[in-house]
Amino acid sequence: MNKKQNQTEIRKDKLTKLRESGVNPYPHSFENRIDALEALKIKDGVKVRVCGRIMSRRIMGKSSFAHIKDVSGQIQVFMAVDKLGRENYDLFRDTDIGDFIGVEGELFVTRAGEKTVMAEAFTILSKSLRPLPEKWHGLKDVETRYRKRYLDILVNPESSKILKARSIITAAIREFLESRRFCEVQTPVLQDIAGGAAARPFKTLHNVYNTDLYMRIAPELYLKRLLVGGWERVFEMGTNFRNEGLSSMHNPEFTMLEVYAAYTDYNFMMDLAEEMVKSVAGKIVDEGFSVPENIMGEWVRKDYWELLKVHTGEDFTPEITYDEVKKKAEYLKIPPGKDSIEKMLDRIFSHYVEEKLSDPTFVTGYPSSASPLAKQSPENPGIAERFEIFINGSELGNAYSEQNDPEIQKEVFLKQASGSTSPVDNDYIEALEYGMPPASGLGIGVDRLTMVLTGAETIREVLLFPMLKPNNADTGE
RNA sequence: GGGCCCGUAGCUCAGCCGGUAGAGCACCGCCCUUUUAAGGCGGGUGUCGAGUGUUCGAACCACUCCGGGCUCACCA
Repeated sequence: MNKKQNQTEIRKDKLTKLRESGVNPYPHSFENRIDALEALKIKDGVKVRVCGRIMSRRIMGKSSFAHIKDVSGQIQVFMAVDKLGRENYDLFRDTDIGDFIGVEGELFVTRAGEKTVMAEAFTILSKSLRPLPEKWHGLKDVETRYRKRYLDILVNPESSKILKARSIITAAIREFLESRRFCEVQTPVLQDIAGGAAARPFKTLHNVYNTDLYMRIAPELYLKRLLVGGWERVFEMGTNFRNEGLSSMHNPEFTMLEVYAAYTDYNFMMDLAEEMVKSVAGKIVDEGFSVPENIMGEWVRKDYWELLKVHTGEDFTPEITYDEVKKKAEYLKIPPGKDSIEKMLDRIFSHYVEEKLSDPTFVTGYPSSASPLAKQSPENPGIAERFEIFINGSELGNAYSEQNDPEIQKEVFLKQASGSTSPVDNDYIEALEYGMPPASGLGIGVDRLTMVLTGAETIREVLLFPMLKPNNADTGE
């Protein structure tokens, strides 16, 4: 074995040697195994079959210890030449950290007090060709953790824990909504008009139809078509795509939950959202996670204009004029540019108010002009029947009494279209003309909900494979 | 897109007022039958992110590029 070999080359040589000696380094299965956690609960002297990935090895001449890891945890195995025989023991000595093995033998407790499997037989289940990150410091390099998430979840328990919490959260959301008779659906991701939100879409091409298509920016307009069709309670949890910048709060593809309920208004959705998040948080706690305590407390309701007033010290009312807002924006050091009145208000709100909303808060009283798909308040047409949910200073959800008046909706769409390149979804207007029952709808950012419940500081920590720039120059070869 | 910071061995990191690189773990060889960050003896295995320039000489200085982080801007 020459000195210049790197670790992968050495492992590949071992693989070749295994094959030459008739050992299959990649067998098809390992039956009748129990997991490590289960094995640790069984009493001494009982024979068990366990399997997993070798995480550490301590070779001591004619006997050796190793820890193997499976989904449940780790268990120690003991390999001794007089139990295994010379040939098998040598085979074990040639294994590497990272290899998957299966072990059969009786349980015993070592001198140091650790329950251990005394191997009578062992099998290589999958040969590993690359060295794993270090056991003690783990894998810290952020870029590698995201690009090679499999290594991150293998060696960093905290990462694995947060991402597993996400699975519990999505399961809990489904359970909650199904228990209230909501029906889960899938609507198109590829759309010819990307509607339901204001964001730049990803564009793609369908070959056979030879037509441009867009990745959805929201499922909203399709879900409301289902209400037209008579389905009263629907929800969809799936990926939306927005062709915009990345930040600790934004990933170009993200998971959105949208819920619609016929014959209800946004007050219903306020209660539903609070109950749902608390229920999901409860599930997480049941699984051994801790969640911020303010989640379980009373969720407060606050008025948009009142919040602006309190946090800027300036007087804001729904009747405020464009010129007045512009003046205040300049005074508050928010450059107004060419923004519309609602855009300026939104920027002031984002800058001065959002970060202050740390306890769960329903913000109501949004201007109608900023809420094109929401119904107006009967008392004040300038105000939409809409709320947003803020927790820990970030926007978690958005809901409203859905606009179902086809003529008003069309007018709003036409007005929007005149100021941008976004086309009017006439097919949706037509659907509304057939009649959509009064309804409320709710959108919750599942990634952000996971962040809130797990305490993750960036959205990348709750995404298995967050978007990074393709790195073709260095693929690790 | 702007500003600041970062990229050195498989992993975690030192080295950076210029003299072709070092530690721990991992790995390789030898010893070792209850270890557990096993231990003992011996061994650095490297395109110092890439390229160009300055220089007798560059991991180190300059410029460009690639990738990442934070932040501002943008963002329903």
